[in-house]
Parts: sequence; structure tokens; C-alpha cells
Amino acid sequence: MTIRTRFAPSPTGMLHIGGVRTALFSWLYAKGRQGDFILRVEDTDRERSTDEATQVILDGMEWLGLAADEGPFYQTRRMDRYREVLAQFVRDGHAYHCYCTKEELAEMRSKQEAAKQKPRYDGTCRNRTQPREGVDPVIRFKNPLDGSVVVEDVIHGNVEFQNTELDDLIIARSDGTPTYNFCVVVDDMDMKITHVIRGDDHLNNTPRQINMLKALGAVLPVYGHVPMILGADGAKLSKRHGAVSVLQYREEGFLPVALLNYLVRLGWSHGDQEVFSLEEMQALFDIKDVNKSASAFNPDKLLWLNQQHIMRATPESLVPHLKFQLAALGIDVIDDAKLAAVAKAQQERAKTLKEMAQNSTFFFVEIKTYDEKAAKKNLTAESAPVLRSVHAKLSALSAWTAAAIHDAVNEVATTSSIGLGKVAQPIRVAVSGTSVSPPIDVTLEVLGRETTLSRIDRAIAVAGAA
RNA sequence: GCUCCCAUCGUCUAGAGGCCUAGGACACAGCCCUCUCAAGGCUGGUACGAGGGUUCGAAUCCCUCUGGGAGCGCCA
Repeated sequence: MTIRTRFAPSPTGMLHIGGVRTALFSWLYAKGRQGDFILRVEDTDRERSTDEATQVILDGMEWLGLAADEGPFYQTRRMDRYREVLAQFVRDGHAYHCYCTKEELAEMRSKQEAAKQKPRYDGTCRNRTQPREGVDPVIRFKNPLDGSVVVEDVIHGNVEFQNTELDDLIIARSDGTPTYNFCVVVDDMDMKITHVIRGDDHLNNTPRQINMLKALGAVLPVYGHVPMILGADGAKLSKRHGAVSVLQYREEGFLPVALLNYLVRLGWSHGDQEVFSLEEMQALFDIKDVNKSASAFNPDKLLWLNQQHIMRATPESLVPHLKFQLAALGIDVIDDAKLAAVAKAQQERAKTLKEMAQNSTFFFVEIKTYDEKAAKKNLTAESAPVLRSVHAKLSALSAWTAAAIHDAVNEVATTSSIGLGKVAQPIRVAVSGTSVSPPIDVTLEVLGRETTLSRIDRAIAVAGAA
């Protein structure tokens, strides 16, 4: 049987890393075994759903590469189907109209709370035969009164709930629109979902859903309730630490695979391995191996993984990302070959692509100012003659290659009887404006002869005046 | 309040009764390498929430407690 998983976010808030990890687990599980991954947008709450949030879900999934085999489906477009099942439920006696008003319900609840009982519907309308004047009824599912439901969860094991703990939940509002728990059941059945992978905040909803599924005579899916992700401080995920739109990570210069790699290791592991390619994740991930406990979001490790993936990436694959980040800095570059060369030179010294772009601007635009400290230390009267020698040597180079440049710089150091650092640092400041750059030979090669020489000229003037 | 879930270094985790004087990774500190910054290598510190059992033997099994979380909506 083909495995079919789904990711069913609701567009009432921004898609954040918690949701992304759930999506990733579902996607990996299906893709790792030739299954189908379905995207379904649960937008039945028209009050709170926004187009913006829907767009973030779509864009986010695309950016991450978590492509859906089917969908996106929207629940608001399946209303006819829900009404059909609703009518069927009422006809078959699995559901009934409830005429209790919101006020009556609120009173019932507060009385129960005052009596330190679990707030639940008392079933007043269960056996009502006559409508009540002036009240638009809701529809409630007739939950079994006794017995128990066992959720067979691949992560948590068997979890048993007594039906007496469950009440008759509302499945259609008084305006006739269906509610979440009901829609999920109908959709999962219709879409033939075989594995329901979702946050463990849904574990408590599952017995109700199972009862409805049973009433429909549907085959039960396999459940896997994954633990939630906490903020870096161990508290609930909030805007402060991670509950931002997933697209924020693109802005900050993260590689999709790095974010995915970080997320897959939250609650799951494979021996001592930390860095995984997408292919490895697919091949190795199994929902059965996911931990039960919540885990805290660790920005440092995400950063480290991002760097690991940047280092492992081919320079060419980094080009679009670097271009995107440079554009964000107002620098538009069309020379892909140069971009690749810069990416190659910088890839092991940047934790994010944003950082890479910030440290690479001097390759593409003229440097406006020298870093004050760096200039004061390296563009001195002492270094002026060194820079002149370097300029002379480099001008005479027949081939502008890193190797040739390397030799030339070394020669200056040797003939002047000074350390390589005394030569390289002034050059570095001259061409980059700062004391930090890739190895000087590589830097100059990528920069090109003309730019290099003119910047050294300019630096000689500054150094000579010091 | 009731129901359900969870519990190994600061963090992510390995560990499915003896291989654990608890391993790896991030972060941190020191050293090495070195033209800067990185990367890389080496070294170091810090954890089985508590108490009872079971067992020759428990991080691993059972119970209680404690602590954390979720649900109990005409939200999803």
C-alpha cells in the first residue's frame, strides 16, 4: 500500500519552525518510501485565516523544497462534502442538533469549573426531538458513553482514553460551517491518509477523531504525535526565539538543507551523525525513531550546521543565494563566474550567506572607507615601501593566478626580511578595507589585476601620508 | 480542577539490565596549525530530577513524588 502523509497547517498564524519540522517529518517519511505527501490548508476559521499566512505556507514550503505530490487543498473549498457527511451523521444517528445557547453553555462551564469538574457538554440535547424557537442549532457528534479508545501511536505507544472523559463535540457551528476536528476526519479519510504525523498537542483530540472515523466506517491511519519545539530558553516558542515566519531564515542567509538538517535532529538522531544531506535524511529517517520529549531551539547549532552545509556545497550552488543576499545589500551582480569564485573563497568562513555577502562587498564595489583600526595599524609609513614592492612585483606578473600571486608576495617578504604577515596584512587592508578576508593570493586573484593595483596605489598614498 | 503526555551535560542527543568510572555534537576555555578571519586537530569542565522497589547487577524495568507541557472552545 502506498504511504500517504499530509501536512495540514492552518493559516491563522505564520508558518514557523515547529510547523516546518512536522512537515519535514511527514515529507521525509513519505518520500523515503515512495509515498505521497499531501498539503492541505486548514482554513475553516475564516475569522482568523489570512491570505498572507497562506502565502507564507506556500512560499515557505517551496523555498524549503518540501514539494507536495497533491494539493494544496483548501478546506473552504470542500464545504459541500462536509455538509454531505454532516447530513449523513445526523441521518444515521451519529450526530444531533443541539439548541443550547452560548450563554447556557458558558454557565454550564462555569458551574462545572466551580465544582472542580472537567468542563464538558452534559448532553442536554442528545434526545431532543423538537427544535427550539429562535435558536440556530449546532450539530454535535454523539460520542460513545462508555468503553475506551486506544490511540496506537508509533511514537508514544498505546494511549488509552475513557469515553466518559470525552463529550459530544460540536462538529458544525450554528451557521452550518463545520469545525476542525470534523473536517480533519473527513479529509484524512477522503484523502486516504495512511500516516497522521502531527504535533503532540493533538494527542488529546485523537480519541474523538477515532470515534468519528469509526462511525464513518473508515480505516484508521497510523498516528505519530511528535513533540513540540521549545524556545531557546526552554519556554514555549514565541516571537522572541524562533516563532517567526520560516521565510525569515531565507532573509538571514540560511540554506534550506541546513534548516532542515537542524530540524530533523530535533527529536531524531542517527548514531553520532550530525550533518545530513537531503538524500540521507530521506533514506535514514523513520517516524518510529522520533523521541517523545520536547526539545529546545538552539540558534548556535543552527548556525554551525549552516556553515557546515555552506562548506560542503559546490560554489555554483551557492551563487543564487549569494546573489540574493548581495541584492539585499543593494549590489546587483550578473557575473556568475565571479560570484562562484567569491563563494568558493568565502565558503568556509561564513556562518550564513548574509554574512558571506556582507564580507564580500569589496569584491564587487569600490571600497568607500578603510576600517579605522586596520588602516592605522597596517597602512603606515613603514608599510608604504612594502606596498610599493608588492605593486611592482604584481604589475610584472605574466599570469594573474593565485599561485603566481602567492610567490610574488612571498618574495617581497623574503627580500625585505619581514614576516609574511607584515606584507599580507597591508595588502589585505588595501584591497578589502578591513583586516579580514580570504587568503590574500585567492583574494587578489578573484579581485583581478586592475582593481588590485589601483587599490594598492590608493593605499600607498594613504600609508605614505601617515 | 479533571484527563493525557514528557523527564540523560547549559542545549541537541547516544544509551533498548552488565560493553557506562555514561559516548557524540553545539556552545565555552586552553593549546596546535597559520598572511587575517575561518576551517581543521588536540585537551578540558559540566548530566542520568528525587525517593522507594525488582535484580547478583538499573540511566535502562515497576511504583510514588517533584517538575514541565498539552487538552478540556460555535480555535485550529
